[in-house]
Amino acid sequence: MPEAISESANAGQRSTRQRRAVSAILDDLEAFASAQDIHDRLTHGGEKIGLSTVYRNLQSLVDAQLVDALRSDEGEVLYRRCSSGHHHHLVCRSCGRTVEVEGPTVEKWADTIAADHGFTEVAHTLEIFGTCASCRDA
Amino acid sequence: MPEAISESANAGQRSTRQRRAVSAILDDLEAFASAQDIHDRLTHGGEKIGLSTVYRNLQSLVDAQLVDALRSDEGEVLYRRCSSGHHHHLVCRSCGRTVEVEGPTVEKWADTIAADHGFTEVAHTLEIFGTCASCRDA
DNA sequence: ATTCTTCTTGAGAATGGTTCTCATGAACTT
DNA sequence: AAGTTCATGAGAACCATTCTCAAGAAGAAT
Repeated sequence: MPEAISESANAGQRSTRQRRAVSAILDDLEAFASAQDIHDRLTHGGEKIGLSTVYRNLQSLVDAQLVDALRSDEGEVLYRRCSSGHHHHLVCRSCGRTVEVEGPTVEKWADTIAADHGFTEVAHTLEIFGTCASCRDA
Repeated sequence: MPEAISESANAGQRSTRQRRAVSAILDDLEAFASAQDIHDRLTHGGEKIGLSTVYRNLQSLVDAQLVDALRSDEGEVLYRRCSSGHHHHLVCRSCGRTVEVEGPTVEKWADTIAADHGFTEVAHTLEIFGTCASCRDA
């Protein structure tokens, strides 16, 4: 009998060495990193893993909302494990170090503005970029 | 004698047919459009212009702050002529129609948050996406 | 007008991040 | 242990964007 369809985010997913490796390295990173960064770190750490696999696993973690993704100014997608719930990021332009921030006022403001103009299904993106204290001093 | 260096944003720029065409079509667009969209519209409108030229002219308009650029979810850069000054956008996901909005409270909030965490040279991106009234009814 | 200089153009190649293909390998089931 | 199905990876394909460089056009000087 086929396995019942699970409600969990891992439905139908297998636990592979590569998937564990991607997940593990995300735990070690406190900064946003690109897929290629992550692939480099893994291979330099002795892990055998293809670039496609890194992309696929990152994407599935994003789909499961276990990882946040954002786009750098240059258009690269950056990944980082984040706390659940809606939040924004304060990201260091130089080292990628990230602070999660919340802005209930901003959320309300965005929703109100959108409603005022007759927009529905509203979403917003908000990221703050700057240079963190240690990068400035360096 | 060489022309004195001008203070204007057009310093050293020549007025070409192609540059005028790109600028003109931006006046007609009230929605954000990609470089390729704009190129298509121009060529279908009978204008002879290369894609590289469209990219170059859009970029120079952005540098001169005469045009706003933002990145779509898919990573494409979208362009639109905007009012000067700092503002954000409420963009219809479906038709691209855009409303410029201001949020002084948000600006302050972002700067304060960043300063609290020791970040300098702070910038932020904020865009609101939704479905506009006419697209919802359609 | 003609010449001269310098900026601009455009066709195609190159780039670079990301996704796709598909044959092979590995997980889980029975 | 065998079978089924999902996952992997090497490389090709994709696609927006940028680069190259020879030919063309704008504006200045004459």
